[in-house]
Amino acid sequence: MSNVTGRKFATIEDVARHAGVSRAAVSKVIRGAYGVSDTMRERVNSSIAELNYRPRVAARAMRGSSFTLGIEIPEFGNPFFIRILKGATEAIAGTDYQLIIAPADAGIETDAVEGYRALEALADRQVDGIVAVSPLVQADWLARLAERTPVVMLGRHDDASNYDRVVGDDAVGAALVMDHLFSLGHERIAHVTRSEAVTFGNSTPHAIRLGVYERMMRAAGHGSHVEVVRTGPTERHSFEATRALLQTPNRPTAIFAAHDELALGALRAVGALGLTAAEVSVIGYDDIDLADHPAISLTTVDQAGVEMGRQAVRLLIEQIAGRSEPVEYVSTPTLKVRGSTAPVRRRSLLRRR
Amino acid sequence: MSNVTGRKFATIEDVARHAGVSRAAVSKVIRGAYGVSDTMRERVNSSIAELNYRPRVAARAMRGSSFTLGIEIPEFGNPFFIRILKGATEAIAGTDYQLIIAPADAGIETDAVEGYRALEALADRQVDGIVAVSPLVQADWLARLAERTPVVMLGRHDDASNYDRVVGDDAVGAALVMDHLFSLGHERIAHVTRSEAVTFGNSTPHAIRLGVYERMMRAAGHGSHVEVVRTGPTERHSFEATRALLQTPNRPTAIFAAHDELALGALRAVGALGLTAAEVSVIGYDDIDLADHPAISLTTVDQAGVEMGRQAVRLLIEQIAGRSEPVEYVSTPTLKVRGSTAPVRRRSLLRRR
DNA sequence: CTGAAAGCGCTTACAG
DNA sequence: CTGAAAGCGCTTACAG
Repeated sequence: MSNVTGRKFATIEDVARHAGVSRAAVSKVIRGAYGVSDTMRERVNSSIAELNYRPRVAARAMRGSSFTLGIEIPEFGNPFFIRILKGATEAIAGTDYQLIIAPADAGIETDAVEGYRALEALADRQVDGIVAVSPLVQADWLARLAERTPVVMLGRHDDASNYDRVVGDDAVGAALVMDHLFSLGHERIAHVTRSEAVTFGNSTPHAIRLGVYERMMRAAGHGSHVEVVRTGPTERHSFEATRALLQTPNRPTAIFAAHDELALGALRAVGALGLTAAEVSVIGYDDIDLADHPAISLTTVDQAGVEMGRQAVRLLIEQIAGRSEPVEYVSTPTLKVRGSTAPVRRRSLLRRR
Repeated sequence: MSNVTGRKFATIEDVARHAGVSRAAVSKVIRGAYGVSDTMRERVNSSIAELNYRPRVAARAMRGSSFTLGIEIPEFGNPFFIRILKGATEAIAGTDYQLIIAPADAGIETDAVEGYRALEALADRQVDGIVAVSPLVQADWLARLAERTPVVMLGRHDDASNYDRVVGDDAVGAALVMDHLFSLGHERIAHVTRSEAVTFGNSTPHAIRLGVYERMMRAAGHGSHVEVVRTGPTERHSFEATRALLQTPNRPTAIFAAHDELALGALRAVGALGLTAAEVSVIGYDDIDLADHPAISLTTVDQAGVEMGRQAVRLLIEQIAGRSEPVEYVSTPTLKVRGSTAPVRRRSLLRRR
């Protein structure tokens, strides 16, 4: 292979000739493999430096590994996924691995098609392992993928026989939300969440949060106030949906948003209608960076996204190193109480004034 | 190559045998190359489907292209880079390309080392082209990289003989900021920006914004009020630095933050000290998603990050398709006036009250 | 339009 | 400890 100016790039062959050894020897030095004398290692290394040699990853991938890990995320729009990327990047720093990111952005109506496409693109590139956030792809499809590539799934609560899982404890987190709201006296609580596709079944994070919401509402005797609002993935979508909700008679006194992006939209709607936390409390999920900004001050559930990303890569590298028994890492969420939630102001009290 | 269960993955050889044609023929069909009869194409395609064949990218990369584009960004923490990623992702959707993202996170003190490392990791993987945000790597080093790989640089105002550039017009943007502040009556304006390394020379975006700030301050006769505050890349860093600044006697009446993340930190400091926009105006740069949230309402400069990311990939694909003359795409910024800036309240007026 | 053969740059047994 | 040889799965001239 030659570049535009006709200069050739050094190959393993060039290094071998320059150092007066075999290609196999150079290969061993590169890989740090066992069985090379110090003299040879030095000679080879100085030839590598002199020729400015860098092994072609594609050629190595043909026989060995690609030194590339794939990570699939649904979209860049949600800050929570960015935190996962951040953690993954941190965990990978200092290793020989590089991250290849495959976004599976399906737009408003999330379906699994883009997830499959992204995962296959990763597999086509023979990545050494895959971290994925694909709540909608079929478990058996994943199992097949995991047969040939180490896989770590994020946020899947299903059973997995051959891939690792990193999950937040969504049941606990949602319960924290509801208990907090109940303790403030709220009864009329709405849940703003994503489309049915995303809450289908009982193993996606949003399905679990929704389930806990409904069950705890009923258990507390507020079953008649259950109100589930479906919306798209962005702050903007949530804003529109929440504004409509808040303009209905008997509007809720509190909104449990399925994630912080949606909570921001709810906050925007509350503000746009001239309301405050005293009238409509908003609580989110994820604890994105901005949640503790004084201008936002969003009560939310911290599920430690950066740490989840870090753990996912750690588990993946463990698998690559040989572990075959699947492992699960559960992140225990904590509640962050801030200014966006307040004690309910009962209508009856208002009337009495 | 066989997977864990011993099942073999189909190779081009298998497809050729199954379809009763040569490997070359299959290759042509895959690539959509000229010179295959319809009958053969159909036969091959049905064999591909039946065998569930997917070409190995690594093998293709050995001779042809890797169908992978690299994008290097300094960090995931800055929402502006996320918007660029978003645009790049959009532009790539529907093509056969996949994006490989190399973060060059150097922590607080940005230096070029991580940029080189990230770019080399991309080159090692023989990506078909590279989009990069590397203000600090040497121009001649980039030129050498661009000799062998199509390159599009984001936010570099230097001359480029063999790579494309996508830039915002930072001189115009910074002038919009200063004019806006002057029109509100501000004279004591501070500039919160990154470390000297990032504003070194006169070709990085931050260097240009800083230069315009200083020149316009002097031209307006406020040279004695020039105050440049250096800080790290995050909102948190900016918060600390700005808080210190606002606690000095003769604090500024307005703060020009070099980007929105820093502006958010400044806003936090303003709020933490119990001040409002009437006392200290804050203006940012980038128009991140959150800037128009009513709780934030940040006056800022929109430099259309998503579009820049989109254009970068478009130019890259043009280069891959054969264009050799370098092209520059300039994004013209616009001012978004919101609630974080207000007319100056002169101390003299205060005294008179 | 179709195919046989060479070759891309590595790694992997295997033999010495 | 060291090296010769085969092979990974494709694409690319080239010949027919």
